[in-house]
Amino acid sequence: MTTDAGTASPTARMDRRAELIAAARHLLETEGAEAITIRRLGAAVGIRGPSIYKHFPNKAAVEDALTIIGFMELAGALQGVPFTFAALAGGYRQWAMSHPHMHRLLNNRPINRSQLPIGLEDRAAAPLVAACDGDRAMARAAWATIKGLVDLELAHRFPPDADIEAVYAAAARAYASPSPSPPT
Amino acid sequence: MTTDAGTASPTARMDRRAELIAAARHLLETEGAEAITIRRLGAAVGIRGPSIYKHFPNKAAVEDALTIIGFMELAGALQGVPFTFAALAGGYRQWAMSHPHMHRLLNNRPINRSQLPIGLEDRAAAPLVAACDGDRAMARAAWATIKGLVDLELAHRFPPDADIEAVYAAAARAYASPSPSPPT
DNA sequence: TGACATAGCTAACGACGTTAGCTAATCTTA
DNA sequence: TAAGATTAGCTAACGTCGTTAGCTATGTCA
Repeated sequence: MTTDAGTASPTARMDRRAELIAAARHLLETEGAEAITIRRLGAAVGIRGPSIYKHFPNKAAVEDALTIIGFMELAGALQGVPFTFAALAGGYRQWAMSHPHMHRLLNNRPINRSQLPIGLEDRAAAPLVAACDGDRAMARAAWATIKGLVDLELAHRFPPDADIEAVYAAAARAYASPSPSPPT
Repeated sequence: MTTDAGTASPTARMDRRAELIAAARHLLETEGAEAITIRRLGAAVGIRGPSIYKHFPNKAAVEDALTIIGFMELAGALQGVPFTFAALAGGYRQWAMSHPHMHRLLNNRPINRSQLPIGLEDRAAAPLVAACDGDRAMARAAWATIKGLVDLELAHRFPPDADIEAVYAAAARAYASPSPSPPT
């Protein structure tokens, strides 16, 4: 045997798991999601690729773990931001721009809702709902706008001469004074 | 030799190219982008995988060709739609929902701007710019919103109980009466 | 002490994109 | 018409990917 083996207390088990997630995260942030391969992941923590399957059922499970971390960090980054569309959009944008690969992981992959910590989704949505005076539909539209803006910027889809600050300002204007919701 | 070979007039060359693109398109629409593999693509037109490299430099080139078709069809689908946010968003949504895989191909891939037919991008943007009274920044924000809405719906990211129609209505409200642009 | 669980390992499978090199058919040219 | 050049197929192979099977050594526990 090369290193320690055997039963490996739950603690050790968690250590290796955490170590693998940390390694995956490093690969993601520095080289993007494509750099996360089973063999490279193993090499990063000093084991062979197939041994990873002792800790995760498959590669998607590793990415799911990363996804949860990403969502929680994103939520953390938005704590303390004023409940305004402009402020929330700016905060989200800032976080996404400093973690572009993580943002893509969070958004370009089918989400595994069942294993997200319960309440995480609501907690993430709360500030926008507050900014929209409790109008959940409006909050979801605003969410789509912010996500769309960041997606387009990250994918370099705005024309090279576009004034992106002005686009964010325009969005803020739109959401600052929407027509009042019609009576239902 | 199995079939015809030799010089193969430019016409025949184009035929095979078009045939391959059509096959790729069929695979995309019926099974998604992952179903487009070199070997399956070849099999679909009766040749072996590697022969595809006589017609395309690599797989990305096939996808690029599909992308161009997708953009043009999307532009076509929006022709005749009134220049309103609500109408344009509805038209875009309708098209995306009937071509979900194509929509993902258009949006989840780095775009190869250099080989898009020139003007296509502007032509696609024109209706939204008109709907926003010529305010290009506002038009781009609206674009981000529509794309974000469709992305979220296609990825099943709205909570299962969300009223998506209401979300579109809210977005339309936001863009229907934005605050006037501040004087510059 | 012996049974069991576990975390490593190697070897291998099938699928992927891609390259190298061959062959046969056609077009062009002398 | 004969020779040469182009071309569109082909097979075989490479390296990488995720994943599985099966072995082995270690540690815990009755």
